[in-house]
Amino acid sequence: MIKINYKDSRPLHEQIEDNIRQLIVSGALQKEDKLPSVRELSSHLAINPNTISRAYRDLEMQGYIYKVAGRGTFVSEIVPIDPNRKNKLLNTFDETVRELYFLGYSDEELMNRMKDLKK
Amino acid sequence: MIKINYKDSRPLHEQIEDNIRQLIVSGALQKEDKLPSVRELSSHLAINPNTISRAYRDLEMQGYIYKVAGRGTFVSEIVPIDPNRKNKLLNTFDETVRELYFLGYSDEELMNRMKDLKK
DNA sequence: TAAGTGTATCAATTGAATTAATACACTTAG
DNA sequence: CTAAGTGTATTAATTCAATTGATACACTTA
Repeated sequence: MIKINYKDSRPLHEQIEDNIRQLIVSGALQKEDKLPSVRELSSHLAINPNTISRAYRDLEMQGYIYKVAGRGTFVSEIVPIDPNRKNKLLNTFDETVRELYFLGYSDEELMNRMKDLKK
Repeated sequence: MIKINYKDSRPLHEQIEDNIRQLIVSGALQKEDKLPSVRELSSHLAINPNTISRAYRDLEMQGYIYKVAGRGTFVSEIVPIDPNRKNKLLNTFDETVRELYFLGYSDEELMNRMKDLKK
């Protein structure tokens, strides 16, 4: 379910972080679902537990997941409101749309694509 | 016009690359405009010429700029069609929109934001 | 009590990014 | 022709975040 791409130049912890976040926002992971344990996922992906732990820590700071001592890590039941994350997202949205416009994409194309992503 | 952020974890050459690309797609830099020379920009930003050169090389591969031996670097007059760049953009668009939906943004909000970016 | 959870620590390694110095081939202005 | 300005290539060195490995701790649950 979670995959690592060693050709990708981004850090492993960041790939894992983005990977899990997408599983959440796409609905593949539901509220209160349990994430694989740090050791479980680390052995499955053949990477160090600390690297997984960092991804989980960052996702928790963003509000997407929460941890319970001794029990594990779970998908948050509330909508994350981390302002930094929100600003970063909106900035990415603006830059991406600007470039897509420049490349010739039309309003309709992008809007239809947006609608297809809804749900 | 081009700024470096040392708090940003991304490589300098990538920041410069993105920075210039946004100047182009936003219209701040027009077709056939001349970019600052490698040495000029490197001394202005106080970084190594090789780092600038790499950013220029990457932007050229994407089709946004072109170089003329002995004369300098200029904004391309044709629309870039690098498929890798395009795919990366569309993927970023999808992931960003999905997350914005998840955070509670509505169709209208995002569409209005899109329209504001047009032009 | 034993097994499973996330975490902390510290030392070590790895690899990309960046620097530094230099030289080359090209073009343009004088 | 000459000098200055263009991007590039090369090589060695440095820097720093990412990642690993080993280990131990505090917590929860069966």
